[in-house]
Amino acid sequence: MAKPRPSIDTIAGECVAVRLRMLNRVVTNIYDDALRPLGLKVSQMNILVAAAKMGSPRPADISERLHLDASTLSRNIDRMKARGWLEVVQDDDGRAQPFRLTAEGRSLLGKAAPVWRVAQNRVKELLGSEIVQQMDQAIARINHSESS
Amino acid sequence: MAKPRPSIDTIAGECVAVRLRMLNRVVTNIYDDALRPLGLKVSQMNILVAAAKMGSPRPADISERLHLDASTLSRNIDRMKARGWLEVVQDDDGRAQPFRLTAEGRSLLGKAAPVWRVAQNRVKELLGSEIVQQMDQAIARINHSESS
DNA sequence: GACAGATAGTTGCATATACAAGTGCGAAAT
DNA sequence: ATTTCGCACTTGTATATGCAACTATCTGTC
Repeated sequence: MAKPRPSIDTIAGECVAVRLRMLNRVVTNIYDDALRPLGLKVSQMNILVAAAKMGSPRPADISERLHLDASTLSRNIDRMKARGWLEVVQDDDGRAQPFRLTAEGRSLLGKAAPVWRVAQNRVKELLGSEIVQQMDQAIARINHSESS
Repeated sequence: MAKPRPSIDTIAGECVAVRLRMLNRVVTNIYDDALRPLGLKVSQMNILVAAAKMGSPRPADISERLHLDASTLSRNIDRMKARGWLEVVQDDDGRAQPFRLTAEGRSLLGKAAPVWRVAQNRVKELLGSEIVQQMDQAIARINHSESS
C-alpha cells in the first residue's frame, strides 16, 4: 500500500512540523524575554551576529546562510537600519546593498552577549544540551542536500 | 568566572535559537509548499488536527497544548471560521468559545492527509527520521517542567 | 552596441506570532 | 448581595515570514 491515508492520530503523533513549530515558539519566547530589556529580538540578534561574523555581507549572503527569504530579510534590515544598528556599504555591483554593523549595533551586540548566555543556558537545561548537536546534524544534511 | 561575555563566534556556533528558527523555516516551507494546492497552511492544519483529536476544545485548551499564545490562536481561528472550516459550539460557561470542525473542515483535513504524508516523508529523509523522537523528548521535558 | 537572460533587491499582500491592555463572565470570600 | 479576584477571549500594535510580481543592474551572445 503506497498511499494509505494517514489517520488523525498518525498525523498528530508523528508530524515534524507541529513539533518543530512548537519548540520554535517556546524557545524564541525564552530568548525574546531575556532580550526585551535591550529592545532587541532574537530574530534581530541573529542577523547582527551573522553580519558581525561576515563583515559586510550582501543581503543575499545572509539570506542563503540563514535560509531566510530575501523579502523577509529586506524588511528586517530596514527596521534595524532605522534603529541605527546597521548601515549600507558601497559596492561596485550596482545591484548589491552590502551592509555592516554601526558602532551602536556593535555596542548593542556586546550588551546582548551576556543576556544571550543566560537564555542559552536556560534553554539547554530545558531541552537537554544534546539538542545543539542534533540540530547541527539536521542543518548539515539540509545544506549538503542543496549543494547538488 | 561566572560571566565571561560570550564571543560572536561562540554565539554563532552554539545558539539554539538560530538553529531552531532556521529548521523551522525550512520545514514549514516544505509542508506549506505541499499543502498550497489545498489553500491550507501547515499552521492551520495543525489546528485542524488538534481540534479533530480533541472534539470540541476551547481555544484555551489548544493554546495550552500547542504552546501558542491565546491572541495568536484567536485570530487563526477567526480566519478558519471565515473559510468555513470551523464553527463555534455552545457552552455553559459564558466565557468559553469551544469550536469544532465543520463537515467542510473535516473533508479538507481528509484531503490534506495524503499530502501531509508526502511532506512528512520528505522532511524525515532530509533531516533524519530520529528527529521526531528527539523533538518528542524535548517537548516532554518542557511539559514536565511546567507541571510544577 | 542591442537584446536576452540571470541576479539583487523591493513592494503588495496575506498569514503567524506575541505583548499589553481591555471586556465580559464566573467563582470565592465577606 | 457585593466585592474582589481570576479566567477566557479580543483588540491594538509591532515584528516575522513567504509568495508573486516588480525594478534595476549586470552578463553573455550576437
